[in-house]
Amino acid sequence: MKLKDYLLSVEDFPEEELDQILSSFKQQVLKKNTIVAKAGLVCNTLYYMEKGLARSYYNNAEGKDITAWFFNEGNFMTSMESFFHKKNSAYHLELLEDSLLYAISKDDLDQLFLNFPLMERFGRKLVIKLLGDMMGKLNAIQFQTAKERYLFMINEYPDLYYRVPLGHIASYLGITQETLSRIRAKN
Amino acid sequence: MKLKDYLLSVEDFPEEELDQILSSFKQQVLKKNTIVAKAGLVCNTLYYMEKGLARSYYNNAEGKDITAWFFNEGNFMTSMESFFHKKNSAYHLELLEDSLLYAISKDDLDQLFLNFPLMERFGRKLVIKLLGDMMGKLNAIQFQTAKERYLFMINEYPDLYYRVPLGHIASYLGITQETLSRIRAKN
DNA sequence: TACTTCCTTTGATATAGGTCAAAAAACGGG
DNA sequence: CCCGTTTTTTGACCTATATCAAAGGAAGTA
Repeated sequence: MKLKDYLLSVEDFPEEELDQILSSFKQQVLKKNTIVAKAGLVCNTLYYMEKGLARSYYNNAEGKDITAWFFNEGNFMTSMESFFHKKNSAYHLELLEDSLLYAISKDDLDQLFLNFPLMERFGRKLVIKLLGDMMGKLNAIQFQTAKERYLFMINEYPDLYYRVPLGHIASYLGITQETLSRIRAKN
Repeated sequence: MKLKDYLLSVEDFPEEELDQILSSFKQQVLKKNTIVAKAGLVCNTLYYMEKGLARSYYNNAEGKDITAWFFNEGNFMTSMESFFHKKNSAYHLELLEDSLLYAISKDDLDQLFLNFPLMERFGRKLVIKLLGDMMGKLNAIQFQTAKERYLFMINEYPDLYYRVPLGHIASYLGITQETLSRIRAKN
């Protein structure tokens, strides 16, 4: 979904306002494997992913690569804690496919919030959506078995399953790659 | 913290606006064990907890009582998914102590959002805070051992530990009461 | 103070999922 | 199309935590 359509699907922005908002975003065409945000630095950019796929990940105490979240077409992407609170990011953001992104800086976004009450409302609704996604995952992780989580995952992101390495999905689900492989073998 | 002070700590509301906002909240003095929202119904109320303690919980497939979240002094409480999306609540909200609450209906809150841009901003920031809390817990649950989660918990909510039954804390942490008891015994 | 109910601890045993290791399969650049 | 690299599968074994059961403590009420 195009950014313009996404915005309009949430709030009924007047034409002129919409144009101003859209012009604050900068188009970026980037290759697979590009790191668009680095752990340890403040992530000052919010991305809309029009096409492509990405993940946030970090290396845990034992040095293992842990995928925290996936971002696919039609979603906003950033390192949330870092972006919202100007803290150093705990995560890297890495493109898993060639992607088409629209980027806006935090300063420009705040400017939009100041100028357009509808944008402020859009922002609130967007965060509520993120909160819902987060709660869904929290629930899945906390109270379901590895197999149930796997089923939850392929239900939520059916295509994603074929687009990313198994290991990323496993760590996202909080299980090992071996366990995920075995679960899959039994279906 | 009083509701008024909380509001002012986030946004610099003008006096008159603040009064109008505050008058949309209704004070409620309620006893321990009161259920302020029932699973299966839409939760149309947002509560500010000035004093007291509560939890959200549900009964899982095996009929076990699972605590999903705690709400203590100086926090907003509701069944989020239900409140934001008018869906039936998956959770009960139960007071764990005699409490002093300030309640506002979703309709009244939406009215405040329409009337006061600063309130809209407050709403966005509040949701961002909730999102941060949620991510902290998700992280703890997903990648830490039972013991680490326990330590995370007593760090985040030191007093709470002495105010609620062990079983509630255990299910909140995604472990059994017995395991939590054993962890505690070894410290 | 005793009775009832609720809460916490302790013990014995079972199991889901982790770890380590190596083979097999799939992928990608030249 | 081939070779090195990455990804996935399979096997053997281990550990953290669950489950089941029962005893001990604490707390509220009459």
